[in-house]
Amino acid sequence: MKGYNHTTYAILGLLTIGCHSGYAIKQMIDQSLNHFWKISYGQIYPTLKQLVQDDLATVEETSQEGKPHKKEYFITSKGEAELREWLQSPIDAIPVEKNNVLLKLFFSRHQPHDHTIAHLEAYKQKLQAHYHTYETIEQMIVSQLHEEKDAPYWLFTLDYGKRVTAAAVDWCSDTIQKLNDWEEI
Amino acid sequence: MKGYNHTTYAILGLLTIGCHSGYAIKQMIDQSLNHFWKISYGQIYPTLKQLVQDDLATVEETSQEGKPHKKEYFITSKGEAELREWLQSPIDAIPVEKNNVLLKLFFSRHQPHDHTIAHLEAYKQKLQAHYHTYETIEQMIVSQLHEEKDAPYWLFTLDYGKRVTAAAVDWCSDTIQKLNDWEEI
DNA sequence: AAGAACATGTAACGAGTTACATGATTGC
DNA sequence: GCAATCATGTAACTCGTTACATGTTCTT
Repeated sequence: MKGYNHTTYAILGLLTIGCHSGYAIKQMIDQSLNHFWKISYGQIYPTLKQLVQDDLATVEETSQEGKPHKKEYFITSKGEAELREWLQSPIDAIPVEKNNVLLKLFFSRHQPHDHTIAHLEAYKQKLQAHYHTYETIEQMIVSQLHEEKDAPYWLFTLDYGKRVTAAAVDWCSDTIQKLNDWEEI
Repeated sequence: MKGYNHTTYAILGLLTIGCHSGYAIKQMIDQSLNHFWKISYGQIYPTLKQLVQDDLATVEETSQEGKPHKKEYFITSKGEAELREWLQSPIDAIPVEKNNVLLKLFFSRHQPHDHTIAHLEAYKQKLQAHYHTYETIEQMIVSQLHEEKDAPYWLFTLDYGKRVTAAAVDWCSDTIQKLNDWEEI
């Protein structure tokens, strides 16, 4: 009912898929949500605190006899209701993806062609590395986590990452080619 | 030499392509850089002030005899050098594009299929609208601005927008189909 | 006369990152 | 013993948006 930001919902959601500590949440984000979301510890810990305060999660602290300081969080039914409400709420306008490669390209008249081409080559390589990461994660899910109820949804998001990245890679290749042809004239 | 952020360079760059006021910069961004960059007035005006302070731009103020309050900015040679230095500096790591549609999809096990499908349909429509906008701008550039020296670079960035958007649209269609098939089982 | 577009600017707020601080456990 | 990994947390800072304030000019 209150209106949290998307990051808060992301954390709430992660509590439902086996992540029960700030550290586990961070790991999951870095490994699996990496292509469409990221969160730093500076957000995670204060948000978890907030969730407990607002009764959307509970916390169990392990701190007996010199044992390591550890906290386990669990979503409450109020938290689940909040999550479902967010899930069904309409999607926002597509946010602008700030792309500094395109920003530089936009102004690249002020620069020799070979510099521009070098940037595009570098960008292409980074994109290819991303693509490869998606494939690796995909294979891991298919081979090891196919029992997991959430797995089909995870594969959908990976498919998105792969397709969009592949399109960007193709664009790089074609644009590099165009710049090379242009130079020869 | 100082190290400005990308937004500052965007504004500096726009000064070189015929935008000489805060208002003109805002318009250009909303019309042409819209698919990979956006800036609000809350950033533009303070940044222009900073550029003048740092000698990267000059300002000419029109404020005689009840005339409208207007300022014209021009890049200095120091500004041009700074812009070129930024252009040739290596590109950063690809930033994570936060996508709240994918974020919801990731947790959509907690939601009936038809809700998920509805979100994807809505997303697809928004993407198609974007695609159409890119086409319109592209045709405008080809027909009216082909003399413009920067035009080829603008077309490259538009091509990127079109390709990536088309890939996302295809993904939407296919994912909706998969969800429909899944439901029938 | 009215409303849209032109035009500039600031203050408060919210989101998110980075750097720092701390300490336990595990594997080599 | 040492390094990597596990584990939690905060404060300062940067970035960017939103809401507000103000006034002009053009079009109908």
